[in-house]
Amino acid sequence: MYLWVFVATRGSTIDTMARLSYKEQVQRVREDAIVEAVNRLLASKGYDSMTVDEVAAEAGMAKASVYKHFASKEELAGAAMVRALDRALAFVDELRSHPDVAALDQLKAVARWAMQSQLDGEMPSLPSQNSSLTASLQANDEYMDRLISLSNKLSIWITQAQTSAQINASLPAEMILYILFARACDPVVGMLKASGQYTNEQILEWVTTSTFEGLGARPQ
Amino acid sequence: MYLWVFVATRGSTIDTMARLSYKEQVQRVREDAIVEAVNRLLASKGYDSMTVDEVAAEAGMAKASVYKHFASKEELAGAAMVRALDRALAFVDELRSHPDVAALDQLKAVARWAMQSQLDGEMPSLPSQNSSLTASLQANDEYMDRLISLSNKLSIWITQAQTSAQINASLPAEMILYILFARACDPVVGMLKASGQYTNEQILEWVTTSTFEGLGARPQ
DNA sequence: GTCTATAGCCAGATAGAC
DNA sequence: GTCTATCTGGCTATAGAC
Repeated sequence: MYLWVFVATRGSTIDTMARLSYKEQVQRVREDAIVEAVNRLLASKGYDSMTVDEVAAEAGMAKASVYKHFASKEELAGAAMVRALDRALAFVDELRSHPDVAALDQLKAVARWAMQSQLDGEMPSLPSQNSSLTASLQANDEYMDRLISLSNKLSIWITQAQTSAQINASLPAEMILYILFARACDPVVGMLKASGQYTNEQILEWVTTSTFEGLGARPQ
Repeated sequence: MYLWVFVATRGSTIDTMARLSYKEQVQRVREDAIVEAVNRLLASKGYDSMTVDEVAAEAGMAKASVYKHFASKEELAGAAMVRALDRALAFVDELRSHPDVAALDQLKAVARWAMQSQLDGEMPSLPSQNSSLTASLQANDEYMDRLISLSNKLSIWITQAQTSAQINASLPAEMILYILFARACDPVVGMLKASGQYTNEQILEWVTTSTFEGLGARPQ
């Protein structure tokens, strides 16, 4: 938007550019609408139940238009995951700008943020058992680069927390990472929310506690 | 099989019974084959990716024969879950015959058993987001009775463990129950197994530890 | 690029002979 | 009850007009 206004203040040769930029802007807005529709649908009903017809309806366009932007349903899922990973990376980078915070607390903040996203219906989750989809994602460089980048950044904190005895060092660091990813789409959050008895804040607090402190009572 | 041999030793009136019983036995064997095929397929590829054609092939019969025993794909899933719940109830009842064991240790044993089942490819899991399937299960009395029975039995231990300060009493008992069910199909188990670096025993130990003791290092 | 209309396919479910 | 063969509906993906 800002870019479009800037370019549009120029002359006639530039009119072509402005028109192009305008079209590009429209394209981008429509792609955003698609990806956000996919994100919501993945969060609410899951990949298999989501249809491209629903995506088109939710994004306010015809199905064929969706396919002009994305070649397949799997690419739609990939685009939504890329955007979700970007949100996660932005949050992590914000945390990294506060290097004084203990590594364990950074990890807790990430877990909390992920579960908050899930409560807000903004955390897409994909079936880990769909092999075709998994293969498509693993061939998606935009997706893999972000996934590896996020994993690396989290692994730094995990290693720090383990060497400083904030996190159980007898657990493999790889497993800590898996658990953090798994808790981001933990069905327990949804079940507690569905029960309707608890506030979001209670749910966040309890799930974070059970993840980092466990179910067992801690010795005083 | 044993019953068939017993009945078959009788006379001619009984021959009819024997023939009926034989047929009934055959029916039961075939239904068993179906349900176990569904169980394996649910554990390996999930409900949405599982096709009734695969079920029939795995059970060694034609698809139409599967539909003579079960009216729909959803009923197939229900039958597999009923059988899984029966296995869980049998294990829990065995544990209950040792009332001297602390409630917390009983719960740990159940969690460990569930994850062992998952490692063995015997723990079916269903998509919690498929509303049609959820509705079908909630209308399935055989399923609901067992689910409630299992929940009740686990809840007794949960309450005991909380009142005796073995489990964090500030967490809702309902949530402890949800976490136990969720860990039974925790994707972390499958990810660790897929990495190929760890033994089943290590995986069981680590996941149990992280569930009950948490990720954080415990004060010595 | 956007739309309407449709092709193509696959999977759940059934018909009908045996 | 079991089978082969088929129906049916819905979903991914595309053709073709504008």
